[in-house]
Amino acid sequence: MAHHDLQTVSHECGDCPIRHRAVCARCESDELQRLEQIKYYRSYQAGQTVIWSGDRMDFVASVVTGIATLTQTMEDGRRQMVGLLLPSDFVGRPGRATAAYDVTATTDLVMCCFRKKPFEELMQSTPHIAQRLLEMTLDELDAAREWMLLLGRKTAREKIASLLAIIARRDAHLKLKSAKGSIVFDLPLTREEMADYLGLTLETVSRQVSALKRDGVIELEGKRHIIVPNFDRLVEETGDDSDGGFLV
Amino acid sequence: MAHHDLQTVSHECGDCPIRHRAVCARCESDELQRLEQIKYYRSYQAGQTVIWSGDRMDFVASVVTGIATLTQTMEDGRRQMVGLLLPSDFVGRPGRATAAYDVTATTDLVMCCFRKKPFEELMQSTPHIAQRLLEMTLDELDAAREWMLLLGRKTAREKIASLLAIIARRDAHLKLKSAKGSIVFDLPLTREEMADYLGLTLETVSRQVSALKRDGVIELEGKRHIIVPNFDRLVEETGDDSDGGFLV
DNA sequence: CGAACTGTTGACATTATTCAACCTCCGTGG
DNA sequence: CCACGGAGGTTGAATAATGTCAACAGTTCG
Repeated sequence: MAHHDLQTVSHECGDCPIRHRAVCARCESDELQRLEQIKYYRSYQAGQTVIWSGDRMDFVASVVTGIATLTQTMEDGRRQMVGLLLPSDFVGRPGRATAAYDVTATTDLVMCCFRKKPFEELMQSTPHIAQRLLEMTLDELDAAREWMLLLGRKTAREKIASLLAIIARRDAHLKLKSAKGSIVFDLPLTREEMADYLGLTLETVSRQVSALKRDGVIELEGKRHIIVPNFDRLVEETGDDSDGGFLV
Repeated sequence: MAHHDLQTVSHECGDCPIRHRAVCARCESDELQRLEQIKYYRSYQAGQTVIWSGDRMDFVASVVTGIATLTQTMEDGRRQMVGLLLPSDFVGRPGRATAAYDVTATTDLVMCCFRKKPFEELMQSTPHIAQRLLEMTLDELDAAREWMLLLGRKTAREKIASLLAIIARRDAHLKLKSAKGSIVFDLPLTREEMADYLGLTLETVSRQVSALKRDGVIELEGKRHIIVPNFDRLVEETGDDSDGGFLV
């Protein structure tokens, strides 16, 4: 399980783990210096709320380590997760005063924050930041639309398989392994969080995970440690055409 | 029903109907001139496909008049609409060679197109375009996330009410009326298209429209002409908290 | 006139939800 | 040290919601 703290995270942008993927990815060294002047780190424990929807938000940030979620809640309590924030993902919206979603740390979380005002000014003068942000936002839009297909049209079983495949792919990517053959990873989400992401109830999630296990698509060690003996088999269960180019 | 053709659409950017909302909204007159040099119009009849997912796409475009849809299709034919393109909305993605979704004209459609290469170059040198595109993409991302809540957590009845409320709001906005009290508008979508948008079957759509009619939330004149005697009542049926700030 | 398209409705099947019981693990306070 | 409670998870039975299949009605367009 990821267990980073401030000590293990360099404060030098130069060797930041998300240097090449985050909103600062395209910055030249002089631009990076200006960012470095306004940045600061914040860390949160697993389970902590980062921001509540509707709250005033005076910063934007990049996830450095850990995982956070974006969720929307209806008056009667129905919840839908609308984003999973992984290292390098961007939080907040330039030009908006309040948060549109609840942001919650699901693992211990470190974020690289920028006060909104200076960041917005920097965006004006530094096209590389705006360019990268546009690129990232377009990617997120694609991911959101992929998720719309899942929510609108996939069966519970396909939804679970899709989520597992996405996490497996991302995990393989982080470990610099290819998403092929046998894969092993830890689920960063509880059954309830999975349900909130997939538009299901936690009971249905539990049942379908059990079903995939019963059918040999996955193996479980404890509740969170997943073994995928054959990744292609898992992908077949997602309903996507084989190559399925999800959110990396 | 909207029935525009090229004759009725000015070719002067200056009095273009989407001048103040489209990707060119922030451009100064000199920037506009450069855009004007590379732009050209295309029109499509209702029902025509603009682009197929996976096709090479050598242009980006703004919807000038009419309505188009963005849909994704699974191998076995399940379809999910992932976007509704209204006048001023942007089509295509700078930096991507092929279309990610099927784009279809649901009404007669006029688009203002830019060849991708020159547009991308212009984006580099014209921060106002990139800025506006970022803003629009962020708005679309919010709309997509709002839609994820609908797809994942709303009942069929709430889905229908939400769709009607969105169309009613947008329509009131176009006609410069306020979305209050009694509203009248035409549905731009067939029952099947509504189903594809809402993640339902067309039968369920038909049944729930009938139910809303039976309960006096809406009245029908023919199949497409909708009368909403009390907009607040409709909004109550959406499950959203009263102000619900959807996609404009 | 007939075919094709759009829409409605009914009967029935399926899927996922709801409600409830129960299990394991873990930390804490008596 | 262990009993207790809570959090996370599983499973079963009943139920509600939506999908499927099918018949049919109204329009439009050759």
